[in-house]
Amino acid sequence: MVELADMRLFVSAVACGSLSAAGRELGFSPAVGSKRLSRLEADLGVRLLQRSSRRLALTEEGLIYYERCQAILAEVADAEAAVSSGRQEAQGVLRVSSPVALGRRWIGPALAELAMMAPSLTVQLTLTDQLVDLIEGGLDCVVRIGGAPDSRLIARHLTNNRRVICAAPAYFDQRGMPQTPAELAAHDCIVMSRSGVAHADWRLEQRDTGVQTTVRVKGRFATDNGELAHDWALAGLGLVRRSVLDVADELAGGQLVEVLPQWAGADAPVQVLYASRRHLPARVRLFIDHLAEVFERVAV
Amino acid sequence: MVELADMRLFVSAVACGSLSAAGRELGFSPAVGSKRLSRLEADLGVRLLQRSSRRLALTEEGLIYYERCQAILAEVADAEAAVSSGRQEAQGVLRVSSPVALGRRWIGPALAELAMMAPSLTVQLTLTDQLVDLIEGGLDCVVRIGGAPDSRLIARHLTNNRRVICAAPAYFDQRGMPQTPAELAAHDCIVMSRSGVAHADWRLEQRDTGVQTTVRVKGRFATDNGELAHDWALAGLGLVRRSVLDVADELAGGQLVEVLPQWAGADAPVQVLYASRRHLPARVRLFIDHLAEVFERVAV
DNA sequence: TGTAATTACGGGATACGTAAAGATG
DNA sequence: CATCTTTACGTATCCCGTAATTACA
Repeated sequence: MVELADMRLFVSAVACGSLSAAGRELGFSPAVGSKRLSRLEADLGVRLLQRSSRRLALTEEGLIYYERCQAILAEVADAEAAVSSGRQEAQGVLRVSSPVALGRRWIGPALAELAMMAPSLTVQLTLTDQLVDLIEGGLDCVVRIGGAPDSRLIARHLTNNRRVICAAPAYFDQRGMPQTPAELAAHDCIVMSRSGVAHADWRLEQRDTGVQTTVRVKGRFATDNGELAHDWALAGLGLVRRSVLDVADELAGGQLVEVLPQWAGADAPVQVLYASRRHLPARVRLFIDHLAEVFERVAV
Repeated sequence: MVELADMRLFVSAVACGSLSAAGRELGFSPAVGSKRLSRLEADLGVRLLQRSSRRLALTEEGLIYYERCQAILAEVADAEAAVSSGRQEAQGVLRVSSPVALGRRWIGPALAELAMMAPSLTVQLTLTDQLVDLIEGGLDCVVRIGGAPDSRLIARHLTNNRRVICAAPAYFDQRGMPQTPAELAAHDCIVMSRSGVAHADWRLEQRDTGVQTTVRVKGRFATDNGELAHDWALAGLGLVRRSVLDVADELAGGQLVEVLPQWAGADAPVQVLYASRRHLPARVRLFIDHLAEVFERVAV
């Protein structure tokens, strides 16, 4: 079977006018050149070079094959360059999947920033709260919240993303602000539930002491949609428990106010999953680094 | 360094949708496919295939490289076909050199016949009585008379081409026909000589007994040109010693008559030299075979 | 005489296959 | 449970380099 190494030697020999010189150029001993060429000729079943100890001359077939080989080797180098260039500069299409809310608020903007930094990069963000398969979806990476560890995939931790309990100032004007976890039971809490259950168990851990407690909360509003709960909370309809990333803007702008800041809600850790640490394209590496930087800035 | 074997495996894996299947197709164990692909990715510095134990998916770079590889492999096969097709049918340019007289009378017609048999064959015959270098001249083969053995080249014996002594009937009418070698000394012998020497030594061997004798001959005509000597003999100016191939037509037609047919002149063996027995193009092989057949027919 | 092509030969890197483990549908 | 990928490991092959030979300028 013809191999590129043989072609390289053949082309080099023609260019150098000598098998020995070709060997020197490619880092081989003279014997190797002779044997490589013999093998190539045997593979092709045709003599390529007439050789005396002083001169090389292309046969007619040799000339034809020489020109072909030059083209082939150039294309091999081209193909290599076309593919390897991605190592330096991010380019191509970066395909990412993330949960809907996280994607709209964080991943989308992060991708936009990345695209600004890498002019030849195209991004495609798929928003879904379903579990997606990275390989099947043809994705470069997947952002998940609190997902189970997945062997075969590399998970990079982005942020703890603790949950916070908060409400609109209008709510506190009406109902006051709870000072202890136990008081939550008496408040209007917006319940996130799937099956229409009207109550929820909120777990809290005291930051200083590590004391944990769970409060069963209820209220007049329940939904399975996080963003609707969010809207209700902004309307002053009750206390809501959301991950800090979901309410970072409102907390910063004062539309929502955190209660019990000494108590931390359970984490909803954010990870980005990707396939392999080896041969990571630049676009993926840059994206992950950028994500880490973004969530570092949030510094919850 | 990227090799074709790796490309073949990669392309096959994409086509089969499985490394193991590709291994089966190419005759490898499953482990080999895995290692080949890993090596290719390492060579390129890019991941080509996302793989789980159940599914393969091309990365963006993988898709690009896959298409390139398909093209490259096709071209490699093309180049091989372009060159190896010469093994079956004679084509291209057959370059031959031969001595002038032999070339005009025998090699030229033989080449013409060969060209009739192989429509896509072009022939180029160089006529010279100089020693020519096969490699330097870019020749496929060289026809020689009585040449010294040349290592590194393959020599195929075509005919013994014994020398014969002959003259025109008009000469015999005047001078009679010699019956023994010794009588030659008293005849007009056309002398082939380089430096103007007016005599020559003709060696003869009796066919039955193997007895050898040498006769010093002389005459009124001397030249260093074989064809001129030929012309003189046809004009009835004397006896000439020529190789049988040179006078075959005239002997057959009666323009010249051999003397002392029981005595054989020294051979001027005709050989065809070519570079290597391995990877002989069809045109060269066919030509050599045809030459052998032509001289077989002459059957001197 | 010096350089080049070729061959023989010995040692070592490499690439294969077998086998086993982990993963997946 | 069958199949696939991957790794470990022992082995055989192949391939390279050294050295010697022959050819050629």
